[in-house]
Amino acid sequence: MKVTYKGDYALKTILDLALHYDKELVTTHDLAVRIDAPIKFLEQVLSELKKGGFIESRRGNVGGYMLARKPAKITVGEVIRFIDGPIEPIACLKGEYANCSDINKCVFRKVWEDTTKAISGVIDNVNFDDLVSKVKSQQEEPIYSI
Amino acid sequence: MKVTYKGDYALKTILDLALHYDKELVTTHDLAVRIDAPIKFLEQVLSELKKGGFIESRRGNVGGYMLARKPAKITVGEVIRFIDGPIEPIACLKGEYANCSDINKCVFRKVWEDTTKAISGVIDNVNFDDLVSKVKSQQEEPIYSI
DNA sequence: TACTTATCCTATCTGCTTAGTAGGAATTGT
DNA sequence: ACAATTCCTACTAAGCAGATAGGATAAGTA
Ligand code: FES
Ligand code: FES
Repeated sequence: MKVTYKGDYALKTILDLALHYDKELVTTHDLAVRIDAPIKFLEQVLSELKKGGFIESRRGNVGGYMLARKPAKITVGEVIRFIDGPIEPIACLKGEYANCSDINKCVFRKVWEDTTKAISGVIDNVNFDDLVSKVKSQQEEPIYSI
Repeated sequence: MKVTYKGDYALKTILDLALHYDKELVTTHDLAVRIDAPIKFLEQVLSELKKGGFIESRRGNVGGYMLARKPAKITVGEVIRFIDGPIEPIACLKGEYANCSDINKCVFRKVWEDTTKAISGVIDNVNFDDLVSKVKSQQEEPIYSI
């Protein structure tokens, strides 16, 4: 599993849209500023997220993006898999491995299967409602630094 | 985390040497045949494993390789980290990430930290004595196929 | 000493992926 | 008409994965 910049931008995008859920549309420009991403690169990420059914858009003068589903219905795992591909740590488990001739004989296979489950156990159990709550509770926190 | 062919060859190398532990030296040629790796590529892997203190070698006519430690004292995690680098799923946690300006504010950070721990929980708890036992028990199994 | 069989060392290469850039077409409100 | 926006396609620079190539060095043996 590798989370690329693209994946990171996608997650931050969904989170930003989740924070604006049921309020206003978010433009690529504003998003790019807030999540600190190159706008032209972000455009491509947004295009993919739309194809993936995560977000919806409105074109034209007062256009922008919004979530296609409730934040609670989108998990980190879903987004990462869609943008960065399978979470399996080795090509073998994705069925693209020449060396895995006899699946039943390789004693490492179970290790990678367990690893995959362990990763899934984390990222498939965090949704964007959880994250929105976390952001909001962070904002309420008092500031102790001077 | 990504396990490359190099990492896979390294693991299979250690396992093969573990199976020959305290018996005979293993040559690159024999190893390459058994684990199905290009010999010249495997040479480089062996060189790295030696530098990493996993294996020892003897040069010359009757040379070859052997484990530098007991199989039980080598874990899958150790080998993978040495050959394929840090297991963290995102550059951010490796300290090579421009976008992680305020570490305390990014709500995704905990997700990646938890993911790292989950992976570690698997690969750092499998050693090569476990794997040797598994190979041997597999060999003892009756064959049900015709 | 010559020969063989090994490890050891360094350079090079090809294809793929990542992260980004570039330029403009299409859409919509004012 | 104009401005602001999404949408679409192509291109590029850098790095990495997975080798390949060619030999130098070491050690046992006839
Ligand atoms: S080669 Fe496929 S699991 Fe090991
Ligand atoms: S940007 Fe560093 S953890 Fe999110």
